[in-house]
Amino acid sequence: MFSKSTGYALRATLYIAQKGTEDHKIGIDDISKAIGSPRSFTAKILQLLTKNNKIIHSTTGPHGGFYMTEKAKNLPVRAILQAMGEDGLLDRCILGLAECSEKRPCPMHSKYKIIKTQLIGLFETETINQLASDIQSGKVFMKLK
Amino acid sequence: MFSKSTGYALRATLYIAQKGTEDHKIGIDDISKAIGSPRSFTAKILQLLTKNNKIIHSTTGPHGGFYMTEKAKNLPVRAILQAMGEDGLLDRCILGLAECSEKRPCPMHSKYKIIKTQLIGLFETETINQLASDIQSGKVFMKLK
DNA sequence: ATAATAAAAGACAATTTTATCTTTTATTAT
DNA sequence: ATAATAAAAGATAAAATTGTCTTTTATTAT
Repeated sequence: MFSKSTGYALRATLYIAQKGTEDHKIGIDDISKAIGSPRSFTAKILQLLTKNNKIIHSTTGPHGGFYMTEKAKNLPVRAILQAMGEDGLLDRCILGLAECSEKRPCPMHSKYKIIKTQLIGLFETETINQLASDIQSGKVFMKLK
Repeated sequence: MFSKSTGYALRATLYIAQKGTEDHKIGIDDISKAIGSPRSFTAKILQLLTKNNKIIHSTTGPHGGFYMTEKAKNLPVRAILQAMGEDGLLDRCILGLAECSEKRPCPMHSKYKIIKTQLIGLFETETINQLASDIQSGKVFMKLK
């Protein structure tokens, strides 16, 4: 569905939301090991998330690393997609047509719309916080065995 | 959602299903112009669809071109995804986790599953024929204005 | 002030996807 | 048989995505 980059962004953000606080920041080594992603590449992605939409914060130097504010943790998961520039993917024509709309629908449009609406709703409703605490509760998982 | 290649495959197949019969085959120039895709690249994709899963047929020489058998037209749209090797995409973890399953679900798993099931159902239920005749009826569109 | 730490930034490389162009092969009509 | 037609096949290239490595900058603790 999404690119590898966005997958890393989603997982890294959820990990930071779980483990990182302003006085216990979390390093890129820890993050990339935990989510099984290439270290430097993940660093670049986190730079995007810190710069563009301020979803995560970071500081350099000793005891530096990444963390999230409580406010940011309450953002919908969709905010991560937006920061990664893949939010539009959710609303795109499934046949890949540029001109697909209510007025000029493709043959899949009306039936896919019902699904698409739920998909957007899901990413809009679920917050980063919610998913992170679901992981904490131990009922769902995000780490490699 | 899908790659550009798969988008071309879907659109080309629907176009062939509409316009192509065994005694009126349809050429790659016509197809690529109609669906707005790069000619030679589309040709490669159609070669896949003819070879791998026999979704479309082709002949060389004068009055040659692409067409579909009635049997093939009754295949679900999903068959095109399978031929393109992107069928698995429908069932993949939305966070990009390799190990995401009922036993070990990611935090999005249970809610996404409901949507995923509908998505697979849609591609499984809709036939190539159905979509092609919907286009013919003039209520839905696939060509560039 | 200085050394140590950790992210930011930059340069570069590998891989995958997408696209173009040319040559070959198969088929048809003359 | 020959010429014309159209897909198949092959070679190559451009672009985008993913990945690695090095240097720089900011911060902290000594």
